[in-house]
Amino acid sequence: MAVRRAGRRRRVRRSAEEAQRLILDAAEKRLREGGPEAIRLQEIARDVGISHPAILHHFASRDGLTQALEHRAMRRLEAELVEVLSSQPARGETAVDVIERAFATLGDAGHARMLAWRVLQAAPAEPKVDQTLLRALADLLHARRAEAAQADWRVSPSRQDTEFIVRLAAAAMLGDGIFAPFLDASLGRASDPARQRRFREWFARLLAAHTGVES
Amino acid sequence: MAVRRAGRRRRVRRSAEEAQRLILDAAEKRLREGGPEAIRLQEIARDVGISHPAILHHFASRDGLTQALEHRAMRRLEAELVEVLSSQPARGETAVDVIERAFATLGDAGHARMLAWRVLQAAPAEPKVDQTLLRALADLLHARRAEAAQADWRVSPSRQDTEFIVRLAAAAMLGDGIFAPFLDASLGRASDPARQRRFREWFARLLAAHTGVES
DNA sequence: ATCGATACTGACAATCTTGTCAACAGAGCC
DNA sequence: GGCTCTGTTGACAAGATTGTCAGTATCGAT
Repeated sequence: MAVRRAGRRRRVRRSAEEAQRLILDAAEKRLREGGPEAIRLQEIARDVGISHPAILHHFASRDGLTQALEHRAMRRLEAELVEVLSSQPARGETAVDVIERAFATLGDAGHARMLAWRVLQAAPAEPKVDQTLLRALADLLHARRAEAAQADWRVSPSRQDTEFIVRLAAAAMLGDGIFAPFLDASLGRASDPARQRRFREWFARLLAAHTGVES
Repeated sequence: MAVRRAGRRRRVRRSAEEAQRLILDAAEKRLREGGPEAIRLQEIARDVGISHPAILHHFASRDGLTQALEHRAMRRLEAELVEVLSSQPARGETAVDVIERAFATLGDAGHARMLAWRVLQAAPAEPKVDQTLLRALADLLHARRAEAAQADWRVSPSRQDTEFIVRLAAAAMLGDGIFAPFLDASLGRASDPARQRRFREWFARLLAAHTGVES
């Protein structure tokens, strides 16, 4: 055993990947809880147990860190949503189940909060988002609605109607993900998970009923 | 005309009320555009055309300023919503119109953004909001639904159903107020006001249909 | 074992932020 | 005109935050 001075710990040296993951995790926690300005290098460094220049070593600047963070968050969200929404036909799930799972994905785990920080920080007029996730989703849903309508000898719904359904679902899920505790409080209700689940079920049924794609 | 040195303007002295209003207006603009951390005394002072200690004179501290700001914003929002929602029976408006106006109130003018900043900054578990605005609204709606159901010999809807309608409306309106540009972009659509209006109409009709209070 | 690459650190610098304070000045009042 | 009240200011203090830099320590390769 080498001679070691009293208060001095052995320096740990992680792989670059591992270190970056730890830093991003800590930064993400702070971002969720306090917003972009709560991302302070010294505090994150303390959370991880390193010195703050180590963060700058891995991400070049504070801005580099926030960009990496945003990037990772968006990729994760998209991956989770795609996984949830594309796994439907395989199993014997109802459309209601799928809607509920999408709701849970957006509301839980702070995805809605992360997205809100991102959108709120940009000026109101510049979305600068190049994703077409909802468009793909609308295409899928529209095709299925047309099918279902034909099978039942009903008139095929308009494309606008389908897009508005998707938009409503997204707005409601994101809005609920952010404001759920606030809304429950304003309704004079405790914000327990059971109530949250009932609301999601109710909304999923409402949406499914209007959509006309029942099972 | 008194002797005046070159670059030195005559010092303006406003009433305390007026000065505070100007300061709050400037702070609110910054809050909308960049979030709570964009409220920087020196910049706000520059916007108004005063020195930053003047702000501290009126609001004691930065925190005092943000509290005053929050207070004013919440009072304004509540006043506007109450006005919009309570003026309905007088004129010959349909429920759809009322829903649309509520939608516009929450979505436009940055109310949704302001509320989001407020809610996002608090930790997820502590709403600490004592308002019961939505509860009052739910009471009103529930009574009207019961009436309408009785008139048509239908079963009276459950209280939970009414509360969920209110909650959905609020979540969707707030979510849309924040994410509208993002959602439109993700759907591959330009975010023009006409489309926004069509979406609101569509949602208002959907809600009215489910609610069962038609005109 | 030793050697190179690089993750990491401590100390320091530069900048920005809120907040304090003494003094200044405009408005109403006598 | 003079007086008081208070809105307002410039200078300064204290602290926090990002970023730089030279040097150290650890791991993998040979």
